[in-house]
Amino acid sequence: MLQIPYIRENKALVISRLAKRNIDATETVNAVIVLDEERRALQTELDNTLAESNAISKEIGVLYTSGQAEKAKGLKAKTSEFKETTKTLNEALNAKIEALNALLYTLPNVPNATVPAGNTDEDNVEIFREGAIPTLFDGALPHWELAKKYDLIDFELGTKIAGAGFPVYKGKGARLQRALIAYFLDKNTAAGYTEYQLPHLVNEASAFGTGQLPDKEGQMYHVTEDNLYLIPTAEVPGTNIFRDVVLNADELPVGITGYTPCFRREAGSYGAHVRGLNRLHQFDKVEILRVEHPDNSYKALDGMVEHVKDLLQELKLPYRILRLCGGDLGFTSALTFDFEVFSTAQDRWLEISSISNFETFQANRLKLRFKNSDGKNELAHTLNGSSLALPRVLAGILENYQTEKGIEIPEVLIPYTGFSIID
RNA sequence: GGAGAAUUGGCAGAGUGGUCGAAUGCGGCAGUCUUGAAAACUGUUGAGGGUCACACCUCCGGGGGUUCGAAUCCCUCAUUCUCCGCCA
Repeated sequence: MLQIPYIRENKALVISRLAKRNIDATETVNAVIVLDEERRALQTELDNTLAESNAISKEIGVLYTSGQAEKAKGLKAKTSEFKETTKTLNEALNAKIEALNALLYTLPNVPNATVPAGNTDEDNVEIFREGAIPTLFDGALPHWELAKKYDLIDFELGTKIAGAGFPVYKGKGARLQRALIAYFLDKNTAAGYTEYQLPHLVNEASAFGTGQLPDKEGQMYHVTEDNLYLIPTAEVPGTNIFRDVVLNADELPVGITGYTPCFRREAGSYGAHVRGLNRLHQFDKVEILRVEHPDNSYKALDGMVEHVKDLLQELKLPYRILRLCGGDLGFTSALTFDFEVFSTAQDRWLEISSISNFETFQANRLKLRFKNSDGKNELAHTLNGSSLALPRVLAGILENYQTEKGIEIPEVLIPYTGFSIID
């Protein structure tokens, strides 16, 4: 969530930048500023009342200990009016804070200056492309057909056990999944990220901390009995490691990586684009996550992009990088690069990674701070990205590496799979 | 799941209704001493709100209550520990 002093001091900038998301925030921003002024006025009034009442209470205490009970009783009578005033002011203040927060929760992060204007994913700007798109032989298949032909994934079985969108990986299909997870984790740890195994369910405070609540609860599976949420991404438990944490400056930067399954309800998604591995309720993902000094966060973002490029280069998959436009930018992000791998048989690009700088937007909610050079607590920047999301990488491998003899395995994965072809 | 105990500042640990944001120790920071370091000694050292800056206000696991006044009393929730039960 945005910081009020920042909104106050950069009002015009906030409004013009939010316009990149195609929202007119003028009214909300103005209302936030007014509500905040009113909040401070109420706070001051309450504080002054409390100060007066505290002073009298102290006096009463002194009178009692010095044996002047009668005088004390007289003062007691005087304090009753304070109680009423305090109560009223307190309620007014809380109502004001609630109204203020309700508005703040509706404001998304301020896009970075380099975010292009635009409405939909069609306005995203391609900034990099690499890897030749293979020309497939006659009779080449989409990945869901390949998965069936080589008995790698059983979608129907998953439907029987759980429901649509819960695939069952079998044999070499399962092994390939495990290989990818191990390969990604090895690459990430080699790049300096510390490996974590995180809870797959989180509490309300965590879901709030990374911004899934209060708005996007419909996208998460909710275990009502225990009021826990299944994670939609490792970002949630991973970033909440740092909730209410003050880091020393020399502890920055922090880089962590973790593999988790991800659960998404994806309510309302149907049709051809959800075929096969394209969109699932449960999928595997390896995530990288950083906590950075504000001065370094954009450099770190570039570093993460380079790191993911390296993975795709090694896997020899055709991919491109997009700079997301304002309209396609996530609620909490200031700048996002998407990676897409080309699905040859489907003739379309599939998103496999999304790397974002959230600046202080998450840190503000999380109260994630560091001691700056003045010895003051300052909000840190958080970043994260997938490295990588498994299903669409798998789809890309199956489709792009298919030959008439079978599916070849990318060379870097062979040490992990133990086989070099699926036939 | 049942019974009991606990939750205080970076850590340890006092504090059972009044001047307690909180003793003391450790740690951190600054200084004295020293060629330098250590030791010793002296001072300092939580967070948030608010203010030009002060003042002032809030916070002793979370929430609510009693009282003129709560770290201290009551209710409730959470967490941790011990014992019992169950169990990968």
